[in-house]
Amino acid sequence: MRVTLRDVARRLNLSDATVSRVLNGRDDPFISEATRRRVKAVAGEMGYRPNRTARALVTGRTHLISLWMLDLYSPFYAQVVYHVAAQLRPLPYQMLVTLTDRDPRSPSEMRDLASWEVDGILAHENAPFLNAFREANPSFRPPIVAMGSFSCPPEEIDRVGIDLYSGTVEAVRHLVARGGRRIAYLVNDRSNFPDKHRHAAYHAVLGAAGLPPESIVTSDQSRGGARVTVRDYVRDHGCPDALFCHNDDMAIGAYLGLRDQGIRIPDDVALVGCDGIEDTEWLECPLSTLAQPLEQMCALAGEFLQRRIDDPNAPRQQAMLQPTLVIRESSRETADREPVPPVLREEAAVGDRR
Amino acid sequence: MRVTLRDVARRLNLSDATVSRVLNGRDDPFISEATRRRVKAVAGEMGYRPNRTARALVTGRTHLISLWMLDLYSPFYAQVVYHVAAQLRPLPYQMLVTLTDRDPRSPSEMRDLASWEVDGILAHENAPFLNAFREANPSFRPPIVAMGSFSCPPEEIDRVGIDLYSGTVEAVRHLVARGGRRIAYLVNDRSNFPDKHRHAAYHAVLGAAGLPPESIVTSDQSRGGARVTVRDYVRDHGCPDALFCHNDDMAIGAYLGLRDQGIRIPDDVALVGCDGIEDTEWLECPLSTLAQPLEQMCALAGEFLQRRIDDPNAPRQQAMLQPTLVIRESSRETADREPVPPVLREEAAVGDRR
DNA sequence: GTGAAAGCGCTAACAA
DNA sequence: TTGTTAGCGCTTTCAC
Repeated sequence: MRVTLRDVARRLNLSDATVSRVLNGRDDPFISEATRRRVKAVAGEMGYRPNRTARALVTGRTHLISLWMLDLYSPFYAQVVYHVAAQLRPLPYQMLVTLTDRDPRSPSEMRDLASWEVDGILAHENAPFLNAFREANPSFRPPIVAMGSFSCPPEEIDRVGIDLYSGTVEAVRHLVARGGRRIAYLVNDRSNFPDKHRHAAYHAVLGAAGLPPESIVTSDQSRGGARVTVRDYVRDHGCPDALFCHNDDMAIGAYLGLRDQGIRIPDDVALVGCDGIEDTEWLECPLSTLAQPLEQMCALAGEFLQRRIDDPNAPRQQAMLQPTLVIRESSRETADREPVPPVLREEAAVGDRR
Repeated sequence: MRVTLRDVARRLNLSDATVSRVLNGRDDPFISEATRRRVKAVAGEMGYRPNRTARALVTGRTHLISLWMLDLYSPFYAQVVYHVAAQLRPLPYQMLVTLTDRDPRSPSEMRDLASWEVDGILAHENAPFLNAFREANPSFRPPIVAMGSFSCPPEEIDRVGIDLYSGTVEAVRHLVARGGRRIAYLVNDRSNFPDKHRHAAYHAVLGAAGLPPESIVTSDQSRGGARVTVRDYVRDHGCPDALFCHNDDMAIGAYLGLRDQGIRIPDDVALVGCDGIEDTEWLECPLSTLAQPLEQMCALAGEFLQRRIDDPNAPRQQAMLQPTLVIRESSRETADREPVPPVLREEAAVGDRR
């Protein structure tokens, strides 16, 4: 049987309370140095370890933080887990990782999901789930910080957003400025669900530039899927001269599909991805990408959460982070392409949304 | 205030026990249908959610599983988290992810790490930590399943291993058979720490083939680090004609470093990595790799753990999984290379370890 | 400085 | 079929 606080107390002929006070380390000045020392020694010797379940029951604090992830497979999501874990490392919190679904689940499943008493929740890119969840569990109001880029964050929730709209405007403008006339957008079926901003920004810039939009639609977000889709598409429809991809996995897939068709990057087509995963850097022709500041996002979300835990009534915390357009070989100016007419550059100036 | 079981009971003029019985769902036949219905209705209406902390305190079961990871940054480790999460998805367990260190920490830190009452632990590739931990906390004996490839798994612990020794033998033999005369091994400084098998297997095969071993040592496991190391190495020492890399991240780094020097793969040098991360597939010249069966490993480890939780006295569970040598472009036979003399093929036959 | 007592929210014998 | 009772291991007033 595991040794309890009471065992330690009895062995020392002390009360539970005294032992508890010592072990809780709060520098309670009403404990004699001698007692403190004795308790610590004996507790250590007996191999006492506090039972956090019991402690949590009485204090109402579990020191558990839940990370709600939409997905875990892509390196992009894995990076989020990594950064959150690193962020929590020195703090007295353990990290619970939960895979929420893209689609809200049934109320009972959601209830289970929330059943663990956590001190706070970090929710990445799952606004729809979050909304459904809160609706189904109105009494469930632990501290939540939403993070990432998504469309409809619940009202009144702390949030660290990433402004993919402006970033996409910059990325697509870059493609326009580079001289693209046929600038396509590679999306998967449902990518307008978690995040419409990229979609909206792409259309806004093209519209302003007087260029016709062109979407290439894949059925999933996988690299392999994008590869096949793009390969077939360019075979059947010819090749655009620039391609903005909804995310980096799809961009890598597109890259492969294009090469499968013998199309040169960036000579025949410029490629820009989104998210900033490391893999884009290691291709033969490194991929330009709209990089999300994940580390900063996680750090800030951690701070927000901590503050919210400490003071549930603090004012709503909000931040919007800017992604960085990283221009690499895949969308560099090429010598044999004629420069963009200046007027087109002007037209591409799109006002910021809202 | 959150609504408790007692609130529900009082509202119905029932005892706590009755409500508890209904809500625990165990199809306790000694509850009238009417009561059951009333309780469920009122509980739902009042928004009752069980307090798992309290439940855990009395039952001794938290329904928490801890995943102890050595690292989280590399896609390889991220895949493990993904597969464990997917595995646990339909089960009534939540997943706690903890970053253990490559090096055992201080006893007090380790104590904190273990302080949460979890029903079981899945420990990936951190045998040294595990050993130190158990030594420091002899009273701490929750169900643990160790998984992955590492050197000195604690005695008496359930384990799902991956036999990287045999796999490496196969990989290096493949390079020998391909006609390599100067077959190098790319390692980082400490890679002999978590796992010596690759090292041992490499030397065994080279020895048996009468070929001189050659190590290229990097200071870390990063792609960038390996890139620079390999680039400088081949510039200063000329290029081996085959390279076995300790893992895929380093293989990708090597790939880039070699190309930086204008060295052709596989014409000038064959490359084989280890782990089987997806990225190896997407390079210009796809990388051969010794792929670990991660999904199978996680599934089996999950089963082992479940069984151990159900019966702490069950006999020790052990499994050793074989990796798969995936041969891709980076180590394919090349036409312009003379075939291996048959005798060399024979010599390369190395007996399995042990 | 230290102890007694109450109780966190729940489950599980045992009664009735 | 339902209720009573006794905790799980700990923290925290309030006494002394």
